[in-house]
Amino acid sequence: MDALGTLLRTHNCNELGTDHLAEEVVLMGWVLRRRDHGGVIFIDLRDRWGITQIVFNPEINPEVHQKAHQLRSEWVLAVRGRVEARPDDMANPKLKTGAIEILVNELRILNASETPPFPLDEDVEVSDSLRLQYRYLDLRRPEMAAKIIMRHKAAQAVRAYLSDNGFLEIETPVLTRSTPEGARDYLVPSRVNTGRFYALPQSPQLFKQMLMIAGMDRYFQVVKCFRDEDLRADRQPEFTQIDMELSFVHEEEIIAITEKMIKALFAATRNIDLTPPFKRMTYDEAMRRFGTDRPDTRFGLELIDLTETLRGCGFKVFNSIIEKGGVVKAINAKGCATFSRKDLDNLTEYAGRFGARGMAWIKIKEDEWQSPITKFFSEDELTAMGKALDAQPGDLILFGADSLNIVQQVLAELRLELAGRLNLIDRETFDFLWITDFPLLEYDHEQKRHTAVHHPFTAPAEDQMELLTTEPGKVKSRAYDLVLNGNEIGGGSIRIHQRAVQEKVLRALGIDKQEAEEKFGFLLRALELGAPPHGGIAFGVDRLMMILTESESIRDVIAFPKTQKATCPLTEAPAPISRKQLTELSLRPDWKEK
RNA sequence: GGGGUCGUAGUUCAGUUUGGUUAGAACGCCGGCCUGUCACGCCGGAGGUCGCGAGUUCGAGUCUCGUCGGCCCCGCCA
Repeated sequence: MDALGTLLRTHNCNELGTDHLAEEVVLMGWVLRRRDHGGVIFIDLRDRWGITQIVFNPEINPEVHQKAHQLRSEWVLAVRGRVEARPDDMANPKLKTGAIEILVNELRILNASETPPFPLDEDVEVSDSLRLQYRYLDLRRPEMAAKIIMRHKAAQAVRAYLSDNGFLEIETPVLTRSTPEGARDYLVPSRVNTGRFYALPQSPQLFKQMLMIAGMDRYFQVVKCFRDEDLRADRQPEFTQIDMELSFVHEEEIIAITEKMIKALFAATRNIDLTPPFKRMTYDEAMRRFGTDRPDTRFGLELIDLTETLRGCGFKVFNSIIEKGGVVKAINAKGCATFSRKDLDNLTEYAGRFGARGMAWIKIKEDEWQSPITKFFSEDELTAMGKALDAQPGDLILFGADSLNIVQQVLAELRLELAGRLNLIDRETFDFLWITDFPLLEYDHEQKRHTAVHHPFTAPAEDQMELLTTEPGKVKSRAYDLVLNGNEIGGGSIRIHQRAVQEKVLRALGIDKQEAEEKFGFLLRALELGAPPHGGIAFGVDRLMMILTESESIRDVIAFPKTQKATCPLTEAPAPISRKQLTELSLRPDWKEK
């Protein structure tokens, strides 16, 4: 092993070319691959920036060549040598530095390495647990490094854009208080205050509102948020938001500013020139046409409502559902009449996952409508259906019949599944869509009360204040979501800035005056001390980066992510703690010690 | 809380359907040869708690039950 000493790196492994011929350079990095011919030895040296081929030639320098025989994967090297053009026809067009190589005359071995537990130089699929256990190796792989680098560029573009537009980056507490509503909190016991707990923030929502009341006017933060809920491919318990709040604004200003921010972010990361304004759709229209509040509008297969067409129809199953207040909707899968019985069974099973109790279908053939259910319908009913669905020979009609919620969910998922199978999605497109006019509240049948669709601080539509006490479920809010390719990547709202309005909304949520005072007293007090009109938005950085890097999982764009069981295989967190630590916190758990 | 799927050499996988001699392949690793490769090539070799634990059986990688872990999904995620 050699010391680094005072040796200085002159270039990285991605910048040398024919402009540097005959220069003496010093490179440092890791051995990616070695090709030892017995005589000449080639090493691909890798760093964060790229790969450069270094050469050991026994005729030029026998001692260094001898030393190079021992080099193995992931050894850490410093080399001094001359930049040489590669011999004719020996250039490697796959490498940016492929026109040159470094003829080494000094080799310092800075560190050896055990054989890595998985290969870093190939596209071999390695299990997630192994990758995460050795995340520092996983991140050396160029494709992973590229994702981390792109994430940095995104954060830098956002900071630059927002700073240039009058926003202040202000930190908010990580140790804060648990609030009702929303997700399960991560809790932190207080040592100094026995029996009391901090909560990690689900978002800095109330703090950014406090900053508006403090006159900061425009705030942003790239901030970690925490929600103790189960994980998914696009969901981690700790995640990062670009969090923003502005004073003296309405929806249009926030939308315009964030569109420009997203434009700057896409230019900086992917060199993609977006052209705002983005499309918009109301919540009601999205639910009606696509069955979801985050529709992927890169393809059709829209939901067609047949409830009125089929009211009183001869098919008992549909008719009784309609009579009980349910709905019948359908998707026309263009050209899918060729689906086999097996395909259809498969789709039915898929639909079952989302609560469908079955799935009726009709194949539109040239001479007949082929289906187990056509016989139940009159000629007029079939004609009316065909017209509503624009059914042409070769089409396949898939029905959802149940309560509105189930039909919407089932058909929305079926629509996505079909688009995937039929390859209808253009992967090159970035399809942005604002969803507006969300309902303020929704009824929770389990809790038997209304809950906030966005959060309890979202302002109701200005002209619907009266409805709040009479028909709270019908009130629209001033919330908006930004959807990208069917993923919710951001959401926000104009907030309530007057105490009376906030009290009214809390009451509609079933929070009485005393509880409101206990949990939100500081907010209510602040609202009566000169709170300006304000609103904001937050973007999910992880999901956005997942789309930008075309990753399958959110874990690929997080340097140190959690497994689906919310553990970290690298550090083995969460871990047991000592009895002493528990005692200091005055915690006396009743679980059994090992 | 629930459903699905996977777990075999360092890695990726075959073998499990139908239980049966010494559990295979590729890559990697180790040794030898090799002066223009770039996924270098050629020759040879080592390498296994078939996730773990019970059970059935004359006999279990293979069947049963339990358990642990990875991943995907439902619920959950204002």
